[in-house]
Amino acid sequence: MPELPEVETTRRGIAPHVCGRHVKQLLVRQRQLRWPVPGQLEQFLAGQRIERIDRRGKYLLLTVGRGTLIIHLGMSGSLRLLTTDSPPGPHDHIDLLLEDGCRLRYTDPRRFGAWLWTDGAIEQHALLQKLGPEPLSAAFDADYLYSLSRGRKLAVKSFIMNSHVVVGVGNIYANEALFRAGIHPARAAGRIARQRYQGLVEAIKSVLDDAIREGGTTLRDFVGGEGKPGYFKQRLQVYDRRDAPCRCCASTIRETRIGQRSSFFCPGCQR
DNA sequence: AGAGGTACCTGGCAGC
DNA sequence: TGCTGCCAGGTACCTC
Repeated sequence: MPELPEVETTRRGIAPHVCGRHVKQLLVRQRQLRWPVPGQLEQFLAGQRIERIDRRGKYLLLTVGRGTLIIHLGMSGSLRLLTTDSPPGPHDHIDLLLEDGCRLRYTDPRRFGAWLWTDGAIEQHALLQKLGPEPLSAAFDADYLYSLSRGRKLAVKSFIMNSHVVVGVGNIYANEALFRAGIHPARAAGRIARQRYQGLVEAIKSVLDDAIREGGTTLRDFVGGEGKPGYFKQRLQVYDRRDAPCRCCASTIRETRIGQRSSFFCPGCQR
């Protein structure tokens, strides 16, 4: 599912039902996710109080007394809160049972997601320590992107999708942000002027903000933390709109491959 | 160091 | 209808 807005929507959806509660039991039905679910995770979590749930990039961080549970939803994962017991489907790999009878159910058909554990400083974890700034933070600004991009020859779309540059910009929102900024996705990152990066930074922030406000983009199997779908799909200007007319200039939206990913752009609006 | 390709896994769908 | 091949929201890791 998940780009940053979907992960943030999930976090906000489940946080009120999870924070402050104690873990009754962790039920792992399938350990083979992107990495094997640690064999001792059940013991680590049993009886622990969930202090908080944070997000770093697309990672969800559930902090309990003795450490932090790191969850990534991969490409097809979702978390739902169940208030009644229902039989697990074939892709319902993990249930986190709470003392009040609720359960957090993790579903992931493609099993690209992850459930990991750390009892150290969270920012020092190997998966998190090299991540770039949060796109919605003040640290992510035009000066940062512009200076980091100098000399880089790769496509600007690949550049902004690199989590070491900035976290949380996946394929859908990279396409949408570049459209809003009027920048062609294949343009070399190092050959874009500072002022245009100003526009791109604003576009990334606004497209993510808008998507969070709409509850994420509904694509195939995304379901929000409380089981509600997102509505941002209706707002998409270029993604998945090949051969459709641009809503700004009526040019025909084109599709191309950049870094093995589907890329959509308007040849009239984007240079 | 940067750039590009590969791998993980399953489901859905277009095309034959 | 049924089979085959391709594609999909992510990202760590490998090679050149």
